[in-house]
Amino acid sequence: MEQLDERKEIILNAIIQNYLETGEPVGSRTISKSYLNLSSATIRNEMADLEELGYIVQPHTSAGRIPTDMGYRFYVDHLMAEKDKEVSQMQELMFEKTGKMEKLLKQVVKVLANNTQYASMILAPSVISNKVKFVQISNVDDNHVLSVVVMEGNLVKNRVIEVEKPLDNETMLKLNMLLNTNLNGLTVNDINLSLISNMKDQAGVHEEIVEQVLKSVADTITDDEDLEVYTSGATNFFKYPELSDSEKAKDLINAFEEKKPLAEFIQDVENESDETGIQVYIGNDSSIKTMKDCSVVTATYELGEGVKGTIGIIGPKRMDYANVLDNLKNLKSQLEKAVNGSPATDIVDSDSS
Amino acid sequence: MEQLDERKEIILNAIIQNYLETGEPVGSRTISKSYLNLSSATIRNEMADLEELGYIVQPHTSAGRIPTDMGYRFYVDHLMAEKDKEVSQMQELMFEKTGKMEKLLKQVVKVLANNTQYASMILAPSVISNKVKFVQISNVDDNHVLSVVVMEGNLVKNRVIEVEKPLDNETMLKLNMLLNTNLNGLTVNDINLSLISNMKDQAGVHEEIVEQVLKSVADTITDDEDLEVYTSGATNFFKYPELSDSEKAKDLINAFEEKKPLAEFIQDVENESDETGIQVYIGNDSSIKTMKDCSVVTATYELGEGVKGTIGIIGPKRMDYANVLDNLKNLKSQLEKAVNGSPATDIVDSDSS
DNA sequence: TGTTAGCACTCTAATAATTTGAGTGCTAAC
DNA sequence: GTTAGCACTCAAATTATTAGAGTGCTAACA
Repeated sequence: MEQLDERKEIILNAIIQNYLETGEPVGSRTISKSYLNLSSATIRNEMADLEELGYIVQPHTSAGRIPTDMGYRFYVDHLMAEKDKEVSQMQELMFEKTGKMEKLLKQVVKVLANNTQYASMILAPSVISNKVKFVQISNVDDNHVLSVVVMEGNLVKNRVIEVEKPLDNETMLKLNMLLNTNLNGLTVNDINLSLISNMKDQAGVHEEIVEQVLKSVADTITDDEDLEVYTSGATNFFKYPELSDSEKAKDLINAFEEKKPLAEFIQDVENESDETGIQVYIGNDSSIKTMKDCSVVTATYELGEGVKGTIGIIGPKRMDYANVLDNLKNLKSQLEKAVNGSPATDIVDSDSS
Repeated sequence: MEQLDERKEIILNAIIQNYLETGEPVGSRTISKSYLNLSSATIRNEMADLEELGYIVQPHTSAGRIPTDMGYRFYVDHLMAEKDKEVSQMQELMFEKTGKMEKLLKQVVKVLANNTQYASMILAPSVISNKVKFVQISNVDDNHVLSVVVMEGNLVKNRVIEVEKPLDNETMLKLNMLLNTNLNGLTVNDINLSLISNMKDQAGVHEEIVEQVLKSVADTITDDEDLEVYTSGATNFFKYPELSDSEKAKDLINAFEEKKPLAEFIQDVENESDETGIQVYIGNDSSIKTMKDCSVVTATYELGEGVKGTIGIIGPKRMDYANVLDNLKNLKSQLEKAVNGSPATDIVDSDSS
């Protein structure tokens, strides 16, 4: 596939660059004028070759050329100039320190959407491989027990359990001890029915209610309903003519609203990623049909060993890849820093005396 | 405004009904044929009158008539036939019993969007007037304290507080006692700095850390970030030609994604509501500019004394008002029942032995 | 052998011209 | 008060026309 001589590469690059900017099919004359001192006829010959090789196509006979998926791929892999590191690092934004992961993720995805002007999404760190750090149940009132679970990375999950009567103090203490000793360090996968019945036996309290509560705690941990995909800038699809006709925009925004399919697709991504953790899907590379006219770029972030999430954008194939990659790298590292790296600081602001 | 004789009312009703169904301006002939045995010429005369009175207009000289906002208003207030109660109650759906309010609301709003085919939203019960029911702090690890607050209606809020060192057991116990006795039954508005410093004094522990934790707990309670608007069916805007051109759809979906302006508008609604709790805003009735071509219908639900939220839909002015009102009433009551009324049942399902 | 000027040809997109038909308002008769 | 009839209007759909960007190919040139 690497049978392109230098001139063809230059021309291909010129075509793609130009198309990225204008969105119009680019003709031989444009290239001839602005990039090289070759006549348009010569360029035409080269273009014919590039078309035969599959890097570009004509939307119709008497039009200029636009890149194929393969053309984009070659551009991303070989031609694209990465942005200057120094410039990009400059933009160091401090995310508001917050006790809630959710809030942080929402901030990050908003920044991403703003910076890139593409629809952006972020998948919260998966709990599959995440470990239980702390469990606690308490009586809230006569009919409700609250169960709270803190996972590695300080993800908090909670659930209110409806019960017939409150647990007495002694049982409560026992159960809390039990829960912490048994569940600490386990992952979602480690928690199953036998473990629960095991704990029940250990508890030594033979009430129906104990089993119910234990089950609910297990449920609380395994429940991944609230570990979601956060999105921002869905309406950015309208910015790009190739995606903004009603039908396409509708499908895309819908996929963005549904989030389920998105989440699944992105989850797959996490596995495929290479050392940089960055993936570029062009057109049909991504498995979702509605996204055949889109490119998807994702970056996997890691908040601790095995605690991975994904951040990414969806936009037209005609995308400013360099800028997107730059932003993703940047946010990925800042996100990781915000959670892992930063020194402890006050959370409440200290403007009041 | 009530100077319409019966025949005019019938004709106006016919025009609006027809327009709701077809979306096309309706001409005199259509009315003459299907609704009354009057000639089209007679209908034309009446229409001219109705136009002069402001209930209908012609989009252009040689077109049929469409209702004005005033026409719709008259229809909603006086003409519209409410749906049969029996039929509507039939559709009694059980919402999955869940410990999480958030989940319940998401389910409800999804059902609403599905039933009506309009963009739907639900505003979580406001905490302003909601009371603290239970507070608890605990050491999660050496550097983190978890604060959990349960409000009336079992809304759970939590926050992880970063600290220099864990609180010793004794202090922890003391603080928990203190928090519960001091905060129980208070609303967000009741919680202020003097209360906090008061508590700090009572604690008798003169460490920096105590104040920090107390402040954070207060923050946890007052934080309304996660009491949000949930939406569903934003892409339904595309179903209605009058809203589906790029510009409008974009603005509307954007408003739906932003949620902030929505939330504010809806919050205002809560106050205006009459005994039924239902409000219909037609066109410019709603204060948001982007919604001038829309109607907004909202219902206020109440989960306990003073704990109010709002559920509503946004759609074209040409809307099936009867169906929407019916659905809102229905869901409002079911939502209230799901939280308040229903007898305690197992949360964990009992299919396993 | 690679490059280039030139020309006929193609096809889209924009503009203009034409047609169609639904609907009105008005008048005059019932 | 109601209605038939007719001239008139205007949006929307259809068709024709034009303009222009771009191509492929050929033949000449260095």
